Amino acid sequence: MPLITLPDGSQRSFDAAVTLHDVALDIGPGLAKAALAGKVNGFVVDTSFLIEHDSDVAIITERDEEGLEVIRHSCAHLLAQAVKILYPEAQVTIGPVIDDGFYYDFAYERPFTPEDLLAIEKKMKELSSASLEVTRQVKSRDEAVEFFRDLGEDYKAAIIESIPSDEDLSLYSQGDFTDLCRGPHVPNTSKIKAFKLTKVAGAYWRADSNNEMLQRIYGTAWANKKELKAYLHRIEEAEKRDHRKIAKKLDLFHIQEEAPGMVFWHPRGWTVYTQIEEYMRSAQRAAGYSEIRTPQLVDYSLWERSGHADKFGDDMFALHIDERDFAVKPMNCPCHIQVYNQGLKSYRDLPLRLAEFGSCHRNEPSGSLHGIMRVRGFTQDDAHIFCTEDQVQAEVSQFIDFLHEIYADFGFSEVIYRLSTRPEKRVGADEVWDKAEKALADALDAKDLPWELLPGEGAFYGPKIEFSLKDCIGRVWQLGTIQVDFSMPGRLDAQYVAEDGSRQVPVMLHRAVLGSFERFIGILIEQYEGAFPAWLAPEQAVIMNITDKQADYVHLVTETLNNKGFRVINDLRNEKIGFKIREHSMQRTPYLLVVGDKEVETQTVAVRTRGGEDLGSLAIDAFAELLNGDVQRRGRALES
RNA sequence: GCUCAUAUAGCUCAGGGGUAGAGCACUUCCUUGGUAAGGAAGAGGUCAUCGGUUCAAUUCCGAUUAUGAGCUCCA
Repeated sequence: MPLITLPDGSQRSFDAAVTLHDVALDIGPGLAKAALAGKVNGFVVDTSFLIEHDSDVAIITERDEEGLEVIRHSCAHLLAQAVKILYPEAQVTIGPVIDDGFYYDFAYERPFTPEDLLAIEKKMKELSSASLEVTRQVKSRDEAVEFFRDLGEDYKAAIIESIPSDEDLSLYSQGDFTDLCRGPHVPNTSKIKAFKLTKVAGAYWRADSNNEMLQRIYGTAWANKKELKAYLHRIEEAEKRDHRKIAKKLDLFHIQEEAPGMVFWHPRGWTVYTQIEEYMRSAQRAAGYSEIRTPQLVDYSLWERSGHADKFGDDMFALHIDERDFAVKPMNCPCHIQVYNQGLKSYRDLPLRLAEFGSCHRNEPSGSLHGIMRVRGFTQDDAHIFCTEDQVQAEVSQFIDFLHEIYADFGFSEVIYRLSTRPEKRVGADEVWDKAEKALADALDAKDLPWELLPGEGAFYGPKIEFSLKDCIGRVWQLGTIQVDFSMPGRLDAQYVAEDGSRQVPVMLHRAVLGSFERFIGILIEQYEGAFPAWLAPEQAVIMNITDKQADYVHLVTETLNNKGFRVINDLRNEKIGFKIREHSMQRTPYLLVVGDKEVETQTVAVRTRGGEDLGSLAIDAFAELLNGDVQRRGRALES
C-alpha cells in the first residue's frame, strides 16, 4: 500500500506496488508522456522502477537538470548502438556524460573519420525515430562478465571484473543492443530528439598513456532542437573570443615554427604585458615583497640538489658547454634559496618574501602546447615566502586576500579553488606532507571558500592550492597557486637562527597570482574579447582628423595627452572619417577622438567610444579627466 | 609524447598531375570627404621542408617540422 508524497507535498496512495510511470500516469497522461526518469527518496531511477513502500517521489522531465543528464547518458548509448550496427567489430567501453554532452570510447581497428561520424549520426537519428523501448535487467556480476565475454566485448567484461563479485549489475537493452550501466535511462529512444556528434579523438584506455588508444566520439545532446541550436551558436560565439585569433587581428604577438611554444611579443601586446608587470610590481611592494632577479642558466648540480633533476629532469632544457652541464631554469625556487642563503638569517627576518618576474623554460610535450596558454618559455609572477611553521597559515591567508584584490582589479570574480595533495613522485616524509596539506585546507576553510580536492595532483615538493579560471570555451586554466614546501629549504641548506639560538630550517611557500604572464594575458584577451579596459589597452585613444586642415591641431592634442602619461596615437591618413572609425573600432581602441574644423575652433575633441557611444565634444582637460577615471578604476567597472 | 586532421600571397580562404586564384591589406594616382569600408591602377607566391612515384608533382605517396582538436602531463 505505498503512499506517494510528491514534491508539492500532495499525497497519493495506491493499492499495490506501482511503477514510476504509473504514478506519472495517475497525475496526468501528459506528464506520463514527458517522464524521462524519476526520483524516489532522492535516488534517480527509471520510469519502470517499482515503488513498493511509502516514498517521496518526483517525476523527472526534460525540464529538470537531471532529465537533461539522463538524455545525454541515453544518447551515449544510442551512439554505441549505432556504432555497433555500422561497425560490428568495434568494441564498446565507457560512455559518460560531460558538460553539455557526452562521449563514448570504442576500441576499433582504425580511427573513425569525419565521414564515419556523419553516417553514425544518421543511424542514431534512425534509431531514435524507430522508438525503441529501453528495458532494464539485473544480472549477477559473474553472469554479466560471461554475457559480455560471449558478445566478444572484452573491454566491457574487464570493466565489470573490477567490480566486487557480490554486486548485482544492471543492463540496459534497446533493440539488439545491450550495455552495462548504472542508469537511469529514458524509457524510449524517441525521447532523444536533439543531438549532434561534434568530434572524434584518441583517448587512452583507462586514462593511462601506457595503454592502447581508443577512439573517442564526442557529442552534445539537449532537450529540444532549439536548445541544441542555441548551444551550437554559443560555441560559435565563444570561438570568436579565441585569444589566438584576436591576437592576430590586434597585432599583439605571434609564435613561429623556429621557436615552438615561445612568444614573440609585438609592440601592442608588450604594452599590455608591461602594464600588468608594473601593476604587479607596485602591488607586491605594498604587500611586503622584495623584488629580486636570478640567473636563467644554472649549473646542473643545483638542480640535482634541489630534486628537480630527478623529478623534473625530462622537462628541462639542458646544455653542455665547456665541459660543464647547465640547465635553463624551469622554476625559480632553487635560485631564490641561493639569495636567501646569503648572510645568516634570524627569526626576526621572517617572514621574508622574495619576488621575481622569473623567466622559466620547460620542455612541455609538443601536443600540449596551446597558443599562449601553454608554452615552453614563460614568465611567472613568482615569489617565495620564507617563514616559520607558525607563520604558514597566516601567510597563506594573507596571500589569498592579496590574490582576490588583484583578480578584482582585472575583473575576475569566478575563481575555482582546488587543493592538490601528494603525488606518487615526491620528496619529503609523509608526516611533513600531512602537516602541509592540513595547513592549506585550514586556510581555505577559514575563509569559507568552496574547494575541490585533487588527490595526487600536488607538486613533487609539496601540496598546493590552485586558483583557476575558465577560458572562452570552458577549459579550466590554473593561474595562481600557493604551495607549502617543507623539503626544498632543507635540501638546499636554508637556515635561520631561532629565538633560543638554535639553527632551524625555514618553511618555504611558493606562490604566484597570475601564474604566467603569457597564460594570464591569454585569459584576459578572451575575457575582454580583445577590448581591454583603458588601463591595459595598447592605445587608450586615437585622434583622427576629418581633413588635412586639422593636422596641426591633432598633433598638438596628441602631444598634450601623451605628456599627461596617456597612450594616445593619431590617424592623419587621407581616408574618410567613417573608414578610420571602422578600423579603430575593430582595433578596440577605447576612445576615438574626431577633430574637424568645429573642434579646432572650440579647442575640443568629439569623443566616441569603441562601442559606438557618442560622448559629445569635450575640452582636452575634460577628456583627460574622463580617461584618467577609467584608468584608476582598472577592471572593476564594467565598460559599455 | 599518443591518435586524427591541417599547412597555397601580409591576413582570411578557394583551387587542382602540365603558365597559380579571390576578398581584404600593401604601393601609386584621383578624391579633402563629419562618425563602422570613396574610386582607379599596380605590385605581390620555390603552394611548410626533405625524399619517392611520374615524361611532368604545388596537386599522388612517405618522412620531418609546425599548427589545431582530444588524450596524457602541467603556470
